Amino acid sequence: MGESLTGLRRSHMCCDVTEACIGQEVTVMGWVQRRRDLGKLIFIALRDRSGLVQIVFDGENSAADIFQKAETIRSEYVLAVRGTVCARTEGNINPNMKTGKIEITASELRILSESETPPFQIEDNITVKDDLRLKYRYLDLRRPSQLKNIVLRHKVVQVIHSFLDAEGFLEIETPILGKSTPEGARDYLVPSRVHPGNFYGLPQSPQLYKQLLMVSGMDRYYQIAKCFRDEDLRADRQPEFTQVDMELSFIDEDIIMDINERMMQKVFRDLLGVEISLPLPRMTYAEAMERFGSDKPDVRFGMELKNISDLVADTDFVVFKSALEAGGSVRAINAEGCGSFPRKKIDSLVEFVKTYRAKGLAWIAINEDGSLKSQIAKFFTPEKLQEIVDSMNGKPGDLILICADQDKVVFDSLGALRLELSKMLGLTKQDDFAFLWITEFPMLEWDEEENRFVAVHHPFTAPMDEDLPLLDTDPGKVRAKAYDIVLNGYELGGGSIRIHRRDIQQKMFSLLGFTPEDAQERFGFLLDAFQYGVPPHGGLAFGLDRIIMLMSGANSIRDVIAFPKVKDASCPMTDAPNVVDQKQLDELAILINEQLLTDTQAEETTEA
RNA sequence: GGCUCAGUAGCUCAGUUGGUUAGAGCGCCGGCCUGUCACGCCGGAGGUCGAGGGUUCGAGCCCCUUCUGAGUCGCCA
Repeated sequence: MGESLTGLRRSHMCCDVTEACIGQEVTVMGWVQRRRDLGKLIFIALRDRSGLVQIVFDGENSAADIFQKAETIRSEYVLAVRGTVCARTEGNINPNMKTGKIEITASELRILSESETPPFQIEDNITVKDDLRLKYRYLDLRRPSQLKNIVLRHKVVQVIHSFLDAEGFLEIETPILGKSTPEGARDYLVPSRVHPGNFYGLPQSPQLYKQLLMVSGMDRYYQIAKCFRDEDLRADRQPEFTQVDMELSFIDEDIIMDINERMMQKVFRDLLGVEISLPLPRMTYAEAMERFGSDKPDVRFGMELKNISDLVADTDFVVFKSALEAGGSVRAINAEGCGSFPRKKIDSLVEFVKTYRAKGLAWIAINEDGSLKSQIAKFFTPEKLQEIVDSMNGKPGDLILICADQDKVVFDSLGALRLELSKMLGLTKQDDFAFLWITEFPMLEWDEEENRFVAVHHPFTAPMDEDLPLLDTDPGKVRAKAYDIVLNGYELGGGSIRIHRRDIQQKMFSLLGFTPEDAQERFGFLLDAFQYGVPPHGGLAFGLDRIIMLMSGANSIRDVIAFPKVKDASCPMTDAPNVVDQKQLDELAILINEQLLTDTQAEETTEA
């Protein structure tokens, strides 16, 4: 079914039919948003990418066959309409529509395609479950709010292309089929038919290639790069995602940060009309942890952490005492205005921090009359309790929340609690954008499981010059020439100056527990390249999806990706990933180990 | 893998202490209607209450198992 387009050509997008077109004949094409049938008068709201325009079929003045055809129109039918643009009379103007002052009186109607009733209504402000939306993603994308995100994404990318071009960058594509060099996240593997038993790894980032491009003398490289990580999903994490990836030669951190913050400034100015003042604030990793318990702090509100270990150093309260004796700390935040929280609500906060492996929370509520209420009151003198309150600037009506444990647990717990409270209290506004740089990250982190140091960033990140001597004496204290750009509590991007000295690179590998042979096996091509003249270089990668998410106010990066995956990394629309033919497996010399499959997975395999 | 929340009509939801034939709004179908724009009015269809088992005279509701989705912790150099 469906009529031909032959002989008809679109003259206008729906929203481009304006008052200037009154009296003209136009041809528009699109989907039926709504049909309002008044009997002898039918209105159609026709939608295309640009928006809506109203079509009128008049039972008295239209040709009978056109009117009869119009009566059969249903939602989401695809129409081509030729007609005359008419001004609406005074009382019939719709001020809520961009094209509300005009309408098109149809003289020709073609039903190009009919439609089943869609599984959900194609309009904004619906609350349809995510999985249904994603199963019918092509319908979901017809909704103006989703389209808006796709358009915004396109425009952001255009601004970035033109900005980086003007800054002297070359856009260079790097392979998707690469070498698997897992150090951190799991690689997605692609089996090779020509080399049975061998696998390509999909890139977690174009890291090694872009460094090689610096050796090649490309000087400034960038790429809007698809990256892949085989780890569990989150609202802000997809298994495949897009990075604005760049690398520069003969630069230092300041140059990279300057270019990138000017790029963000331009993106926000051009597309949101939001002015970001530069230079962006910088904060060291140590300060971010100390004040916010996070290396990606949301600095739009206060409620900062405070170390009260010294204040309670002489306590007998066993929870605090044991934490301090074990080398941990006692820290607190002041939840201003939460002093009247009912006990149940406070208990829920205590439960909340247990997610982050805190054993609990101590709390002191300050009543409106200034008296204190606390579940730990019996362990402290009233004077000491008051001293704690004073040190947190506690005022009547406030609630002091105290966590004692290893630093990591305390930071994680209070950092997350701070965000949770701001959400509960509505302390932040979505259209308030607080950027900052986090600098001086630690170079290495001790991994208890693997019993070795692992790179916090990656093994090619350069140590800070003043910390070089520590590589031999106290590697855990070495800070890196690494920097993250943070927006409203999200890590938008990160980068570093790379190691271009062979001796330091070797030292780094040995600290990470790689033998020279290991290093050669994994990264030999890079080490070889570095023997032929390598410029000092560094770079940065932005999470494009996250930027668009924050700019659009979306709750998840799924909303800014045309065809995203769901939590288990599958696609509800295409049902990827799927079981493949035995023939395909045979060509790749792949045998499925049934024993390693769980029962349910095994069932799926036999069914297929 | 752990924890939390959710699953009732096409969609979004309500459903009291376990008690008659499971409801509403929107959507859908039919009728009427020449100025609607979330059109209106009248009528109608539509349910394996995610699935399985149990307790009970009786289960949408209670118990067990399981599936699905979301968020989160682990994980994410």
